Amino acid sequence: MYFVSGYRGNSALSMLGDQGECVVDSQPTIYDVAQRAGVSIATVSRALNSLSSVRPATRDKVLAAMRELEFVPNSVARGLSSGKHWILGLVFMQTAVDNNVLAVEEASLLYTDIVIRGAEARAAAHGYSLLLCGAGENHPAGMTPLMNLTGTVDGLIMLDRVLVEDEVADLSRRIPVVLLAGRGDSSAAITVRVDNEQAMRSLAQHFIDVHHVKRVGFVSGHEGSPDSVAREASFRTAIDEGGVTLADVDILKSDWTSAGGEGAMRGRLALDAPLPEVFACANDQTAVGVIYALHAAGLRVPEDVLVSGFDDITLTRYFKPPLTTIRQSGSLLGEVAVDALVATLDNSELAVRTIVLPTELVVRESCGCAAESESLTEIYKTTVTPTMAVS
Amino acid sequence: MYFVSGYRGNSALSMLGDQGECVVDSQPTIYDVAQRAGVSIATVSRALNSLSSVRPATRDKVLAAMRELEFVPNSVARGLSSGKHWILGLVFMQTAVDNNVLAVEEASLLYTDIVIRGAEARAAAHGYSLLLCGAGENHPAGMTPLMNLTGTVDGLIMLDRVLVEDEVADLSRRIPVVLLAGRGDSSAAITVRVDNEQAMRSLAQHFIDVHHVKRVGFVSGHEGSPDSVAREASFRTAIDEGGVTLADVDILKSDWTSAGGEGAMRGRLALDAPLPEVFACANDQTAVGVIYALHAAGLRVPEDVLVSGFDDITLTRYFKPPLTTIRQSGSLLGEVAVDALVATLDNSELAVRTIVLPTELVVRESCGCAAESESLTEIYKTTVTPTMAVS
DNA sequence: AAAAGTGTTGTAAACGCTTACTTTTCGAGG
DNA sequence: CCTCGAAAAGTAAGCGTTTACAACACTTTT
Repeated sequence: MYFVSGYRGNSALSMLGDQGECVVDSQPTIYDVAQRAGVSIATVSRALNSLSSVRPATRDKVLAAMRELEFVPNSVARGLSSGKHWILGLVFMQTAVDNNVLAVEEASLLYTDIVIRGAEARAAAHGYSLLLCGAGENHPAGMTPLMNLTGTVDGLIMLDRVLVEDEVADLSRRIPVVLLAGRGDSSAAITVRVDNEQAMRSLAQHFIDVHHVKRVGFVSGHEGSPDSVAREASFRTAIDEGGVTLADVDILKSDWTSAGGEGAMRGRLALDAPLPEVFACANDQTAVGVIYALHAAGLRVPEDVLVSGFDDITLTRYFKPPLTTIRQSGSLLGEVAVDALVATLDNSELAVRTIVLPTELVVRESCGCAAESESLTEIYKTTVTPTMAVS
Repeated sequence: MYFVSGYRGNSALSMLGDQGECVVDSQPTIYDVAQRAGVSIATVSRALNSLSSVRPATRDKVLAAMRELEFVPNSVARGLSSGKHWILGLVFMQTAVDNNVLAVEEASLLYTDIVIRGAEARAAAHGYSLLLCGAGENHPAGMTPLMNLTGTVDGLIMLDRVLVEDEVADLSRRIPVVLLAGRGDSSAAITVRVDNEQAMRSLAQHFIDVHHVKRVGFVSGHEGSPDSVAREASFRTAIDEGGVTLADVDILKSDWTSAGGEGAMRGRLALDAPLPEVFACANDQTAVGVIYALHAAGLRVPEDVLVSGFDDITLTRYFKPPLTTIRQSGSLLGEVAVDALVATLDNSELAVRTIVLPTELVVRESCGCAAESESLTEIYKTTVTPTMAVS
């Protein structure tokens, strides 16, 4: 039996006898547990972490005391002491429209959210929590809030074009950073993205080889978004190589949203220049808006114009016509990013700096291919294979 | 000029002269700043928080030192010391299908995510970050991980039926808790939800008064989900009062997803009992699946069967037929929850314990009403008024 | 039976900040 | 020029853990 020296204890709790409920908000600490179990705080800590040797009998005493006191270890104190927080940060773009936060209801929803969900699930599997941090266009993360997170999170995942290269470098000097769908490959951070090149190439080839198109169009995502830029560039390259026309007038600017796609197409239709035979859209939502505008103008898809999307979000499978698109797995993207980050945290060094995930062309009716009258409940069995190309 | 007693400093940094880059990972602390500025750490802290009186000249010295050292305050240490963390926790259900995490791509997506986005935006506005915590059905939050968050976050928002009443009470004894779309009104926590009763009543009345239906059906959300239960009950009540039939065979079980809705309707169609004139669905995704199944069976919407949804998610506005639905603002829900939580944190006491947000019937073609050929880009100007009914 | 392990447990010093309390500084009034 | 009081700055004690190091209690060895 030892006397606990330097006991500070929880005054209110210490005064509490064996009787009755305690409505005090201050929580018991390891000091309280130690006192109750008749051991030192070091032993309590060791029992808690089951690290080094604690005699079974002692451990049981401690565990019992913890249970009786409803002790919950303070994770912040643990974090301060150990430097490990078990929290990962995820920074994403929120393209607020007109300063109206309600605009989030559409803008870039789905894709980003799927990534977030995947990341959260994987983080949880590794024992981490996910801290969300939205970076508006108005205040592009500002650096300061991110820098402050530096002491809270163990690592950071950044979606899209949240920061410029220099800022990423600044940040990654403090904690590991993974760039997700970012602008090219940063020297300072690990990069995870999908294979936009291969995706757009297969799409272009499909249009050319199967549908024999001579003239194509493209509807972009949000200006400056790395994914949008990459998709447009890759599409153009593949189209050029195929000897097909992609005129400037047929490159429409949108913003990842259905409304944007609709607006862009309405604008294009107003031009009365002849339409291309197909519009490849930077994502599925945009394609939905584009088709809506075409329908509104009395044009049929795919009879008059072919349309394709990108992402293969679930809902558009239920559209008329079902959307031809590029399947990518947003959740896999999130999962891989977390895996990479956790690996860095563990090894402090990862073999690869860039991870490129595969995509898959999914042909449905909107490009004029035959209808498969599949039950969509079956679709869940097919998914992108998580095999990844590394470089 | 003072000598800093008890200086512990950052050894590596201290050794660093004025020259060159430093690749040491340990970051400067207020001790380093204090030394550099020739003041005590208390003064540094005061300058940092601009709380009490610091002479302008001194403040400038300190700020300059911070800048030179690229000092970033350690938020965890601040948290431990002050008890304030500037982090809010958000716990949500992730209905994983078949233990396959990829199933998140559809299940309950959108709605939950919109709430999350709204919460994040509002939290950021209040200066807080959002910590995400997914609770699977398999391990329903387990309590332990949530309890551990208790030391990290200042308050907790819980979506749906994440915990049972007792657990909520346990949790709220440690930190403030807000229940979002939860099961009834908890005595232990603040509750925020939408007015499902009013919503389903207005929907029922519309079907009865305008479309003169005699027999109706309902497609539920995930089993046990409070929102689904409330919607079904309210719909039944309103339907009963109107003297219209809601047969058991016309109450279909689904799970919030399009695939679920499709499957449920396929099952119903296989029964060859006569169909009701209308199916009210617990959310929009379900309605999309239901319509898909009806179409596949050669039935037309709304000519043969009327269908309605709930939520008014953006994409379904672009469907054929555009969906009649109940508009609720998920992001507003998230925002209000955060506001309530922050208010509790500030006042330590809030006037109301329950906040009920309004909904709005949005009539489109899927219930047989005339098509409005609106440009959907215009829709963004209309939103649910954030006036709230409190109780 | 003394010396040398081998486990267990205790002591106390971090971790980086806030803040109650104390001391010093500084300008005004006498 | 001195006194006094307010303002500014310093000292040190936490906040609740982890963990290096020390101390102790047994075995086992010689």
